[in-house]
Amino acid sequence: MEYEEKIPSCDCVSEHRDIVEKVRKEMSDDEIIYDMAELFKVFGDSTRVKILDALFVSEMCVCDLASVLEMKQSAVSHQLRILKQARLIKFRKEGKAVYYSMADEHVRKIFDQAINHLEE
Amino acid sequence: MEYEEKIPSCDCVSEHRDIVEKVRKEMSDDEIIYDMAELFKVFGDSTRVKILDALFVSEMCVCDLASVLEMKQSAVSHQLRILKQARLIKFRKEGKAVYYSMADEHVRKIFDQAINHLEE
DNA sequence: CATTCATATGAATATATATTCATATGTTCA
DNA sequence: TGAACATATGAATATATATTCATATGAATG
Repeated sequence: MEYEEKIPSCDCVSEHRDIVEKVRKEMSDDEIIYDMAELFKVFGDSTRVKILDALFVSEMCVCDLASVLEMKQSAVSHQLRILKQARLIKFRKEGKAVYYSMADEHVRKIFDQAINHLEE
Repeated sequence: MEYEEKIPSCDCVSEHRDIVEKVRKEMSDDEIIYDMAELFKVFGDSTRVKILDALFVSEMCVCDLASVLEMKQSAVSHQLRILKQARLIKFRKEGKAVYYSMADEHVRKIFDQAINHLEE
């Protein structure tokens, strides 16, 4: 015999069962939501936004990026690793130097939409 | 008499002065970069992404959202406040209940671009 | 092949923040 | 007006993460 399932986390009485069911069905999969949040987390740091913004202008080596951002080389390198893992930037090696640049046009588009929202 | 300014944070010798200067000039203002990072920080949490994703389907009261997300009412409420402050959601009051919904179409567009990147 | 230079990385620290609990606020209705 | 309900919020805790320091890796060069 089945009990009417009581969702433990909502103590409200006037829950709208139909709406809740509909939304549960139509929502994106948890994995997509998780991946999106992870991607936005990468954008959610001003150092990384600044790096991307700088790379829009020109490819650069780590040293130059550190100079532009006025930050320690190691701090920049740590952040570059995160951007690289998110496939937002790419790199090429030339002797001792490593030159980083934007991976594709998606970031530009995402940034533009963000600016649209901020300017509104 | 001016000294050649030594940027303290970059200890590299082979800095490319011209590139660094160019990038410094063409980069976005710090304030814009900061604001963008703050906005993305709001998107950078799976609970908040899930709330927005749910509100794409339908407006809902806090109670229903808590039910959909299987989270405590207070946790949802705290996150709603952050989304509200970022002007990503709006609300209307109806008796005791508060119904939340999407503020505009920007979020949809930003999410779509993010998905584009993830699917690539 | 030893040195120098550019970058990467591990550990430690400091800071930010998501959730929970307890409770406050505000609304409805008897 | 008092009881019940829906939401908001402050404080505390736990967790995540950005930066720094120290050092490792790896390439060029004399």
